[in-house]
Amino acid sequence: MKITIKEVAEKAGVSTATVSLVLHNKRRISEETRKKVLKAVRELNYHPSRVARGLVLKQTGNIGFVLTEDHFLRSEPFYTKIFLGTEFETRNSNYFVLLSTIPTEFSDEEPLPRYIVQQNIDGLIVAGKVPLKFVEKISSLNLPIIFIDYYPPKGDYSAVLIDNIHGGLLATQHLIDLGHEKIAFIGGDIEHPSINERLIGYKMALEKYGIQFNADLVVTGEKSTSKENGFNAICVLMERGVEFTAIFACNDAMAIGAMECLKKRDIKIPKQVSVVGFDDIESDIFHDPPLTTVAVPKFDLGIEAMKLMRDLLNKNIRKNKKILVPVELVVRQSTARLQA
Amino acid sequence: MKITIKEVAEKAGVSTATVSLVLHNKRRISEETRKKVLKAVRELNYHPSRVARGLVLKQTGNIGFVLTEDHFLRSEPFYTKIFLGTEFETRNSNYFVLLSTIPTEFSDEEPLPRYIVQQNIDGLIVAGKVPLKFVEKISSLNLPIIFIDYYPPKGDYSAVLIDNIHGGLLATQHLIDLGHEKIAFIGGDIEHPSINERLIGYKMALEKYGIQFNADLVVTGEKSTSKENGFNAICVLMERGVEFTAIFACNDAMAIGAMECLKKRDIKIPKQVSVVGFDDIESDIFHDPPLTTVAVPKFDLGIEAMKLMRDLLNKNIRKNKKILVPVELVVRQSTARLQA
DNA sequence: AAAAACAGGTTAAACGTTTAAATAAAAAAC
DNA sequence: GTTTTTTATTTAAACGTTTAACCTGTTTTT
Repeated sequence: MKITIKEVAEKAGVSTATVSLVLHNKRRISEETRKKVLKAVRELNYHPSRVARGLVLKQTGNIGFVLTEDHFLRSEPFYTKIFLGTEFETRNSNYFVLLSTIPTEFSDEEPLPRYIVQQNIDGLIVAGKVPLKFVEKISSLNLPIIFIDYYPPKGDYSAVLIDNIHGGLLATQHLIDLGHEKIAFIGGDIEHPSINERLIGYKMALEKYGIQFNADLVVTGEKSTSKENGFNAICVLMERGVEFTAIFACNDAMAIGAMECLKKRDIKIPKQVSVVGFDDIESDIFHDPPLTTVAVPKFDLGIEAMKLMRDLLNKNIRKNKKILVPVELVVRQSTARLQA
Repeated sequence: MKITIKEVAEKAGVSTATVSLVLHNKRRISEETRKKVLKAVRELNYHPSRVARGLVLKQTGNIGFVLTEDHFLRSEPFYTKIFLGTEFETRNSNYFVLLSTIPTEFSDEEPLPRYIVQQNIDGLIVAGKVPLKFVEKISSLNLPIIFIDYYPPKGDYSAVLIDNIHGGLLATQHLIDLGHEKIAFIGGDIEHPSINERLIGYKMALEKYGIQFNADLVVTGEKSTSKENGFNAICVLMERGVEFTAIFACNDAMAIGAMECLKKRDIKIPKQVSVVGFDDIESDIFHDPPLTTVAVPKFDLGIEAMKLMRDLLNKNIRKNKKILVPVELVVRQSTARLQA
C-alpha cells in the first residue's frame, strides 16, 4: 500500500497539516519540525497522492498534447521531438502530458480526445496545423490552449512559433551573400502560415539587397511539403524554363526531393545549383551533399510551450502571449559561391 | 465549474448513491429511476471526476508507456504506431496513457519516469528493447508490466510479441519456393531476441527443405539494425567471397541498406539477387524495387498490449500471459524466381 | 502588568466519488 | 393479518490531501 501523509505525520510526531505545510513551505514552520518531517518523508519514501491533491485543488495535473495523425506518423521525428521537449519540461513541474492524435480530416461528428470531453486536463497544447473545425471546437471550451508551430487564421491565442520570417531571411541572405540572384522558392501548401512566413523572409531578403522579385521563381502549387512535391516543384520550374542558380526550399523534405530531381538531370549540387532547406531534420540517410538548412530547435519548441503553459496556469501571465523561437543557419555543403 | 454527481442527483430527484449505482449498473435499480438519472446525466453533460473516483478506488487510471529515446526518435514510425495502437485501445476503457522515454544508456543513477516514482500509474507497458538495469528496477516494483516486442533474458513476464520465428520461416520459405538455396541472412544485434528468432525461422525453413545451413552466409556482427549496417553487411559478404542469390534481412532498414549496396555494385534486384525484409515500414521514399517483406501489424501490437493490461488489472487473467501477434508475407518486386 | 502581536502548530471541513450497511416499502409466505 | 423476504433507495463513511480558522504559548508593546 502506498504511504500516506498520515503515516508521515505519525512518524514525525506532528499533524498531517504540518506535513503538508512543510512540503509546500507555506507559513512559518520551525527549523526543527521541518527537519523531522523531511526526515520522515525521506525514510518512508513518501509521495503525495496526486489524486487526493487534485480533488481538493480542483485540478487534474494533466496537460493534453494534440496533433494530427499524419504529423505524428511523419517519418522525420519533427513533432515527436517537440513532444519530447514538452514531456521533458514537465519533469520540472508536477504535470503529466497526455498525448493523443486527431484525424487529419476532422469532421463535425469526430469526437474530441477523451481527456477533453471528460475535462481531465488543465490545459491543452496543440502542435502543428490542425483542422479549423477542431480549433473552433476547443476554443469554445474555456480551456487554456497553446499552439506550437501553427497559428489559426482567426482568433487570438497563445503560441510558440518558429521565427520563420527570420529563417527565410537568413537562408535567402546566405544565398545572396554567395552571389546568387536567381533564387527559386519552392513551398507546398502556401495556406500554411509557416510556409507563407518563410516566403515573406525570402522576399524581405531580396528587397534588402535590391533584387527584383520574380514570381516565376516561386512554386507553391503543391498540397503538401513532401519529398515528392519537392521533386515535382523542380520539374515545374524546368517546364517554365526560368533560369535559377539557387533554391530555397520551404523545408528539408522538399529540399531533398529537389536535390534528387536535380541529380537525375545531372545538375551538380552545389556547383551548378545551391540548395537551402529548412527544419534541419536528421534523416537516417546520409545526404549527398549534406544539406545547408535553417535549423529549428524542435525540442525547445516543446519546452517553451510547457513553460508557457505553466505560467498560464499559475496566472502569472496575461493571456495570449506569443513566443518566437529563434532559428539558426547551418551551412553545409549544398550551397556554394556562384560560379562566374 | 464542472458538473458534479450532486447536481445530477438533485436534478433527477434521487441520492448521489443512486446516480453512481445507475452509472455502474450495479444492483437492481428500477427502470424508472434509471431513466430519470440517465436523462439528467445527458442533459447536464455530466462526466464523473476521475480524480474523486481514483481516490476512493485507489487507482490512478493511468498506464505508463516507456520506450528508449532512440526507439521513439527512429525515423520510421514503428514504435510510434505501437503507441498509437495502445492509445487507440484506451478509448474503449477508462485509462489514459502516459508516454515517456528513458535514455538508451540507462545507468544506475538514472531516475525512473516520474509517474513510476510517484506511483501514479496502475500498470506499465514497455515497448522495444530496454536496458537490463531498467527491467530490474521496475521488476522490483510490484507493478503490472507488459513488454511489447521484447522479452527480457531472465524472468517471467507478460508480453505481446511478434511471431518472429514464423516470419523468418515465411520469408525464407518464399525465397526457397522461388528456387533460391544460397540465401544470406543479415542481422545486426543478435543479442536482440527478435533478431535471433528471425534467424531461427530462417534455419527452420532451410532444414524443412533439406538445405544445408552455411554459417558464411550469416552476417550478424553489426551493433544495430540500421540502413548503414545493411550496407556494410553486404560488403562483409562480398569480402568473404561467398556466393548468394538471395538475402533475408532481419528488418527493412537493413534490407534497404543492402539494396543500396547491391545497386552501387550494379547487381540487379531482383534479377540477380532477391531481397526480403521484415517489418514493412512505410518509408516516405518510394523504393526501387518495392520491397518484399514480412509485415508486422504495429498498431495491433499496441492494441493487444492494452487489452492484456486491462485484463491484468481486472484480475480476470492469470499472470504472465504471452501473446504472439501473427505476421504476413507481403510479396512485392524485390524477389523473383532464381534465374537458371 | 495587561494587552497586543506573533510564532508555530492543530482542528476540521472540504473536494467528488463509491459502496457497505441501513432503511423503507412492497411482495411473498405463513 | 402478521411475519418474513425481497426490492429499491438512502445514509454515511471513507479515500488522501489542502487550508482557513482556530488555539496556545511566547515575545513585544504600551
